Amino acid sequence: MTIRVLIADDQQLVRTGFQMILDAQPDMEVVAAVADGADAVSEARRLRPDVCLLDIRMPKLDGLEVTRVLAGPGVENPMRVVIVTTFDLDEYVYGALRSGATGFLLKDSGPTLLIEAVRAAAAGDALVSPSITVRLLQHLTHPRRTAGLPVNDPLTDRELDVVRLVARGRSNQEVAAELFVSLSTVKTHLGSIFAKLGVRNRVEIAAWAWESGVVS
Amino acid sequence: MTIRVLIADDQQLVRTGFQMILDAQPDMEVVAAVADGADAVSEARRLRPDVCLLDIRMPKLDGLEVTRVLAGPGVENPMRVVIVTTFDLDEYVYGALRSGATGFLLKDSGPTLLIEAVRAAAAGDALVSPSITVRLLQHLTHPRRTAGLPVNDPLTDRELDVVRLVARGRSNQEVAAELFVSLSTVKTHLGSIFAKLGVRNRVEIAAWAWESGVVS
DNA sequence: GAGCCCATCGGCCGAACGGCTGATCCTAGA
DNA sequence: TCTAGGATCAGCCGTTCGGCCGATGGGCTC
Repeated sequence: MTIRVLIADDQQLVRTGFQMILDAQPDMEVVAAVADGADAVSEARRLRPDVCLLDIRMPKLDGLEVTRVLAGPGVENPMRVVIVTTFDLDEYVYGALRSGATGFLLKDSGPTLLIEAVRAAAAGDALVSPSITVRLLQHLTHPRRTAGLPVNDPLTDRELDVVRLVARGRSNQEVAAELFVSLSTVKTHLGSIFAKLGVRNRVEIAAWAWESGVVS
Repeated sequence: MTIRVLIADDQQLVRTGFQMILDAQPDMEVVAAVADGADAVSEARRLRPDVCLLDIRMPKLDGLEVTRVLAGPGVENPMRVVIVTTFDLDEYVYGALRSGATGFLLKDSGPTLLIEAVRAAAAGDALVSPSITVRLLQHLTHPRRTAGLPVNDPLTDRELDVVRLVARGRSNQEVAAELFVSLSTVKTHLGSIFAKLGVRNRVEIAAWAWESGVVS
């Protein structure tokens, strides 16, 4: 059973490099190699590869956005996604994992790691670059605030006030008037809420509020 | 039992005019007269008048926004609000009623009508300018699309696709990628959804989706 | 064939949103 | 007393949102 792989990277050389490495494996076949996020989505839809190898930096849609579309929460039949990037910034890592990625590789990893990551993803396992794994483990043993990761930190009463109003569709200006504070304050609270819930926008706050019963 | 009234209008002359008319009534008392929406909210909170007389055009927060804060859906102990305006544009009327107003008056109405509108509002009834009432009745007998009024018009399948994704917090760009269409198309669908559901922003779409069970 | 609805797309533009930095005030606790 | 966290606020800035205009093509109905 060959593993069918889609490659998405805006750099031609990287694409062909990956393709050659993977095609050299007897159990792998690259079924598509595209240069931007939009193509990645459409080709992945069309071909339904076993594993998608996505670069983070891409035109139109970046790798994380593509991941959310293909494997994010709420997607049916989510696909296996491995994120490959030059940078190991924490935000990328946590963002990728939250978006639904099953693997995270640095481009300075050896070809062996790339192959193993694809194989792991195809099997439903996850392979993350060792240098990154270290930090993930640190995070587990010494949990601390990290960009993009939902923090198990309860919302304050005031933040809940903001959540309730936002979930009802109020604008920041209206929330400010309703809570009797300035626009700046509302935005500050919103920033804290984003960080604590690990969400990206006010609609996700609303969804969380409805799901958790904060509003009904 | 005197009816305590708050007046909010950015024009000094209008404020004092209204105040004199109402104060001349034995059963009425103007407890505040403010010049902008923010003051209207804070004074209404502080004094809890029986009726708020709000102009639509006001600095900081307009009359409809103030209405939503004081009497909108989801507000506890909603206050009685009468909207007063120079213009009888349909959008204003429907917007005011949707925002929670219990009355709608034109500034060219006679003082008698103003007094009766306040009295009606205090009693929980609604008085709308006769010239506007005509159109409201027309709308009941010959329902047709009108700006700002929720239309009992089912969403199309495609629009529901957009709703489901938006309710999960996806951006327009992500919805476009996920549905395999352009950003423009998503925005067009969103416009239709806004009109059909009678909502103002994507968070209200999300709230509707959760309430109606379109997502869960 | 004419009319209508739906889905699709593009461009323009102002308003709203969200990120970021940095600041003050107050209270509770070490 | 010093510290930490919460609530408040201000400004800057780039992105997204939403409104508004118009346009095309397909399918259905009268």
